[in-house]
Amino acid sequence: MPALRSDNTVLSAWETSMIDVFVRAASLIGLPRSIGEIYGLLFCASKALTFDELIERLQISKGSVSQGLKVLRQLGAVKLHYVPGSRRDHYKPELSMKRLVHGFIKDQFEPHLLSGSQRLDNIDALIQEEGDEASRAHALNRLGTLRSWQKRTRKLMPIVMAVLGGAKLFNKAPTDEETII
Amino acid sequence: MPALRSDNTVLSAWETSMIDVFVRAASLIGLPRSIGEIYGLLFCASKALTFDELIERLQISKGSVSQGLKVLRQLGAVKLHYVPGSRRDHYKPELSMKRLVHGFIKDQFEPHLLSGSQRLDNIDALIQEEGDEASRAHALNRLGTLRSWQKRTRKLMPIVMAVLGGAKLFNKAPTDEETII
DNA sequence: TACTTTGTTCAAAAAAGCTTGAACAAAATG
DNA sequence: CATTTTGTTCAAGCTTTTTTGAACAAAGTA
Repeated sequence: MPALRSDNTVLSAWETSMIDVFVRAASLIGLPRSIGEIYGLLFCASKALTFDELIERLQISKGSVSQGLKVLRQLGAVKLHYVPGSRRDHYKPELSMKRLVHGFIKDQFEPHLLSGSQRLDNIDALIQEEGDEASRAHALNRLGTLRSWQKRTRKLMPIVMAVLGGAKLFNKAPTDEETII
Repeated sequence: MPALRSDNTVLSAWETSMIDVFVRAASLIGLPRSIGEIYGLLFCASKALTFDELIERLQISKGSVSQGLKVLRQLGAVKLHYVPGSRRDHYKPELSMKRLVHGFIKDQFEPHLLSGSQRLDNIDALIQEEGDEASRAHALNRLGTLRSWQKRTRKLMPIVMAVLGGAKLFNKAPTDEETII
């Protein structure tokens, strides 16, 4: 029974522009357009939206919405919101930047870093098979560089999270102490 | 006059694996495979390599190497290395993580952040055209969230650079002071 | 100047990634 | 239990991005 109600199928100008911002942001971090659109519309909305509302207002397919929401749930970028009296899933956006970044790092970044460690160990083994002593030394040197990059990246993550969490950092005169936080 | 010399066209096992690491890293930050391969091979090499050597050893086309090197130069990820007595360009990889990250942020990240600011101002204007007072309030609220995200991202960049530069950070008891670094 | 070397450009082909929608599964409803 | 509602899956089609290589430009050589 479709009642009279403002036209859901049309996005207002500011919504379109704001969604555009998220589409660009998504593309920047390697996520498809449709995911940017979905998160963007949820971000604009003043209430939780359903699967159908996303399809209708964004004019994209069921499949895209289903897969998009799946990824966004995995990232912790959207949350299911229970609505009494409705069988449908209702979605709200995660609005905490800290949680958004955390989800992204955990899901898309750390796995690569982790598998990276094993890969470097493999390379270490392969270098041992190198016949020439000088080449081996050079290869080990480069591997060391790679390991130091990995280590610094790992150190960076908690600092980023701390800053996003509102921690206040101070630069002090250098000491012998290791980096803290 | 091709003299006798170890077969340039074959990559050793450790080189292949190390290049693979860079191909994955490139893909992670949205750069094409060929760029990962080129930087990877330069990273493995113990001397500056020429255009031709890259084509020969990676078995990729002239076009890919030319365009790949162009992007890598733009990012500051490779440097031209003058070799007396040779007309060819010789390339060496940038090995400083700080400079690599800096180049990437300046080239790929900041432009988006910048254009982002203007976009948000546009959205602000569009919201003023919204008829309903309550909707307008909500829209402005969300826009505020977006602006706060942008601001925090900007603050983060110098901190990241400082950490990669080897700065030692300390977490102190909170004060009223603003974030420093 | 004619020729060679070195590298760039760009249109077309190939590859990769995204979207679609029909078929399917799961669960509530009557 | 049959039907409806709600959402997922996945092969096929479409779009975008990447790679290729032939044509071109620039600059050195003879």
